[in-house]
Amino acid sequence: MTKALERREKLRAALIQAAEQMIAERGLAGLKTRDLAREIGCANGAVYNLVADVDELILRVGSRTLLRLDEALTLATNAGESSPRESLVRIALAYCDFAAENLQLWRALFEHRMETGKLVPDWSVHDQMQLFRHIYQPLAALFPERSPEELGITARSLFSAVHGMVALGLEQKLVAVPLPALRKEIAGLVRAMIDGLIARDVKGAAAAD
Amino acid sequence: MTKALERREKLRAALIQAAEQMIAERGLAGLKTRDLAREIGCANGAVYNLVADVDELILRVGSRTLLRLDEALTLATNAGESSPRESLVRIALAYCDFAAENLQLWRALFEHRMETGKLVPDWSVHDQMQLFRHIYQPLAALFPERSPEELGITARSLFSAVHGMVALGLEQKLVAVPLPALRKEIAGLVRAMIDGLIARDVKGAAAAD
DNA sequence: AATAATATTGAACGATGTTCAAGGTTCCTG
DNA sequence: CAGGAACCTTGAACATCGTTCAATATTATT
Repeated sequence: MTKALERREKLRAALIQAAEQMIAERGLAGLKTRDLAREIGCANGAVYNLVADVDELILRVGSRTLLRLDEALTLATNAGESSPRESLVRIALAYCDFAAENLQLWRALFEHRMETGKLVPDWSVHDQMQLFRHIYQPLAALFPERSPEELGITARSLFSAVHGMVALGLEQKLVAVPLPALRKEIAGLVRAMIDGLIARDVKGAAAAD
Repeated sequence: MTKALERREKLRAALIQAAEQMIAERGLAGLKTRDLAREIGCANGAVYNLVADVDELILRVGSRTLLRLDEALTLATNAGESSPRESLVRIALAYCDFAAENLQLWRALFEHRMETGKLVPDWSVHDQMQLFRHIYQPLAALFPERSPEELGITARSLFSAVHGMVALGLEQKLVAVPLPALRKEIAGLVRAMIDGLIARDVKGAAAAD
């Protein structure tokens, strides 16, 4: 039982790695089972012994991408001055840089859509939540009055806003923005958002509108 | 020459409308030429007389979606109190509402990717720029010191940030957010961004970092 | 060593976008 | 109005996918 499973696991790892490289080079749409099979040296049909379908394969690659992204954000959180505000700026810029350096893999995280009715497996869903936690800690330091639920919501909003800037900024479809300009814009708007949130906090929440 | 062209134009319009409905119902991936042909009553191959390929078809549908979106944003700009800040909030909420009510068509605007090498035709690129102009006017009122180029950049950043919140907020992939909560978050963050931008403006631009 | 369990293969299937020769329509011209 | 040129429509055929499966080869167990 060992020999077979060992080989199977080796091939599985090779398959996922080949898929990762193929997505990085040719985009999500360029991922072809026949090319993958040739790459790892097995028959086309054998792919389905290692993985249920391409959906799973894409999710497995996505899991690795999320892991690397997580590392990059962790690195950004701890490096540099420790003011929460500047930590958040560094995290946002790290997100931007990661997306730029891993453009196709990063895009694959959001482009991929399961066919309706098929639900995303647990191990894949779990990964995605982790991203917010980097933002959560500095936010908690900035807004000690807010409840964990409120902080979670604010964290997701901030993350989403930065994600949007990165997504549209790196898109060829709209006007291409040079990366340094994009980084500057992101840093500026993150600082503005934080300052604005703090000001609104002091002033008394929603009473001002 | 009139009879043939007339029929052609009628069929073309029917094709685009059928494509729009099909995307709205089944998503971008559910768009199939054979189904479209059956829908409008012609042969599968005839579709390629009306349209160069499905890429063009998708772009044509996208053009219509952008037009309707533009109308919705125009409506939001003029309705309600005329303070630029609240105009921007209304525009952001209108964008959110439009995306929620036209989820699949709105997604198609961003999901669709041309195969590499094929470039987007002019008439399609032109449409997309128009969206920023709704944001531009209130922004110009809020920041009279800024140059048109700076305003354009800020407008795109603001738009992108809101887009990100809407995109991730409406995504099933991450935790589903109830629409009213999302609207509240968007309104709050837009106000915070504007307040923060104004504060940074007063304080002396980038000198503070 | 024989037999059971499992893995691998590559041909085949069903979709799908796209093309194309054949045959029909429509339009212009004399 | 007749006849030919230009154009349109058709549906079969092609290439390319993901996926399946009976047959074969390999591995594990007794």
